Amino acid sequence: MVLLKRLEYGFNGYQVPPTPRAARSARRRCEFRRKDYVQKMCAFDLLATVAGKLLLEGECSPKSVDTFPDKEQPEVVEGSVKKGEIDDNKPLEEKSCEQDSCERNFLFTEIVSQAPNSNFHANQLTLGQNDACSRPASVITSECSEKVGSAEPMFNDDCKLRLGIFPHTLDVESSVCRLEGETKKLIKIESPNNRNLAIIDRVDMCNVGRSEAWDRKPSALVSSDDSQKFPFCGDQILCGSFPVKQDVVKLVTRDDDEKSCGCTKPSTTNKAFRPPPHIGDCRTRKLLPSKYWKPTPNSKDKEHYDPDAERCNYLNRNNSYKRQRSQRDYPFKKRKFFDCSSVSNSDEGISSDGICSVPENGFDGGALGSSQSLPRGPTNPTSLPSERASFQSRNSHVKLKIKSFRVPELFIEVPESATVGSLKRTVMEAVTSILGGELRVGVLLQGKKIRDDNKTLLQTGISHDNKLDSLGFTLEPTPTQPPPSLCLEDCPFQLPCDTPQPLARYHPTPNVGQIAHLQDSKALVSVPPMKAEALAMVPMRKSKQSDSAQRRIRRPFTVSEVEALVQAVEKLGTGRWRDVKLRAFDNAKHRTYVDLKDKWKTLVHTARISPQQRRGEPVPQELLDRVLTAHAFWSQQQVKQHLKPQPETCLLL
DNA sequence: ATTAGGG
DNA sequence: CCCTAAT
Repeated sequence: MVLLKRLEYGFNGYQVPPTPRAARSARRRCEFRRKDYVQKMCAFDLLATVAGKLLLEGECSPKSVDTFPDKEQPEVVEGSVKKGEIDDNKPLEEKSCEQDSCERNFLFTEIVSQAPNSNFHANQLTLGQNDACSRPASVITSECSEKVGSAEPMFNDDCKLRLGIFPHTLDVESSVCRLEGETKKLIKIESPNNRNLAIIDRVDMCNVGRSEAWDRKPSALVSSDDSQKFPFCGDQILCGSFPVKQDVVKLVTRDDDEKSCGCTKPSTTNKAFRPPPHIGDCRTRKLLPSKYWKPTPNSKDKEHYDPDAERCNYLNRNNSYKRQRSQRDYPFKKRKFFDCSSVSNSDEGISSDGICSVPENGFDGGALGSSQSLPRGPTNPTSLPSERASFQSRNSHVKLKIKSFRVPELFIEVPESATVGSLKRTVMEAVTSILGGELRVGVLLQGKKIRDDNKTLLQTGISHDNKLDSLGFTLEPTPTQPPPSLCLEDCPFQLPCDTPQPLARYHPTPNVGQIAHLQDSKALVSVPPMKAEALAMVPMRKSKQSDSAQRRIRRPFTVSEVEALVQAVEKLGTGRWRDVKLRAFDNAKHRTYVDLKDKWKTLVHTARISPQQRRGEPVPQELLDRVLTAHAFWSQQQVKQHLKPQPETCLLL
């Protein structure tokens, strides 16, 4: 029997933290230039950029066009998210607590993700408090991505959210929030730059049953507060992609980090999208861009973690560790096994499924520039073609929001004898082959592709007084790719862990034409989040040969991680990082032994400097003392070993 | 694959 | 965190 699965795989279930400040340092910028990072934005980046950016700017709420008769509507469990909140076709005002949020100066973001076929449950998490230094954080997760074998566990096992017990500061970057019940707890979310704390005031979340995971699509974002919605539903946009249902993840955050500047700094990019400011409300509403989202598998938390698989991944790959790490942690690094993969006929790509326009309100100067309400860092791309085009008009501005993009229909064909793991990898490869290649943006107006890039929007018919409900964007594979090679059988391969591995293949729908080879699945077991930096690099260059890696997201060590590290080093010494890793961080995929070594280095440094000079989340002095003690001890041991290795040998003899 | 160390 | 040389 052939397993035929359709995959609707959105892009914005991927989370990326705000750009670390360090990344904006001169050194980092220099590095970016040097390494041509611009070239390396891949499809995920672009997807996130397009949707995340536009969403971030938008304040309107695109209605869902994802209601399809061929799929059941998700069943909402009683006591969970209200139906109205899940019904994406309802006006947002009805389904959100926007008014409350407004009164409390909360930012409100609603995240909509694809729902499985049926039986998905929703839990609601209400969080009450704020804190003076909060900022919006990307949040929450759903348990889907891992189900297609795609995601590495982007979470710290210690940070599990459940039943109101929330012992730790939650590192959003590295946490999975498993909502196992209702809770009303304050969640602090450690922002990636480790300086600002985010408070999630409310989270609504849908859990997806395992059986539905295959059909699950990661979250997309929609904004929450706009009364003017012009859902785009052009046929051209939808063809090649399948309807999907949606579940809803809601997040309410407050952004105190921005509040002081929200009404004082000159508004630039985002202003055009912002609603007129409320009197007395200095905070700006803002949407969490999809780049803040990442796959958040839950299958590797303490209850489901499979150490064998992990160990297999970690130890048994034939590739060098460096490459392994690159491919696992650096999602968009060029992967050589895609070299012969994925071509598509040029006109069908990933379609936007939620575009709305906002008529000009006249409250904005319309200048494009840095956006203060964006997360700090080079995360405010302003060169997105569609967006840029939207703002070229001097007097009238066309405001667009692209809610999400869909991946074209994908068919997976796997022998019955295939392992689940290989199936996951196959799906992941298929997805990656589509999203991992370079893409370009296409513009569709009333179903017709606009190919003349030099036309103005006005000339094209995209004007602010149009409803623009016939405007769509597509993400198309660049036509520079080699012709599709269908001979999957010609490239047999061995999967690293599951042996023997049956050959797997997949092919997209004919009108999409995305084919990918299965040459090497090693790097496909995970799709790390996109980097925020990538969002600043919207333009992609033609070069497909960029070989440098995307920098990993910054994931500061939590105190508990430091504790574990210190304890392990105390026991094992400073020269056995692999053992330290296996001992204390075996479950933390994102912590390599190099990371641990580096962290130890910085810990030693931190312990030696004055507390005033330290940055980031404070490490308890007790830990730092232990660091110094252990470091001194093991350094001494090393010296001893180095000075008199012979006597010991003699003794042994 | 690991370790060590500079950046 | 990245990058690399040296194991």
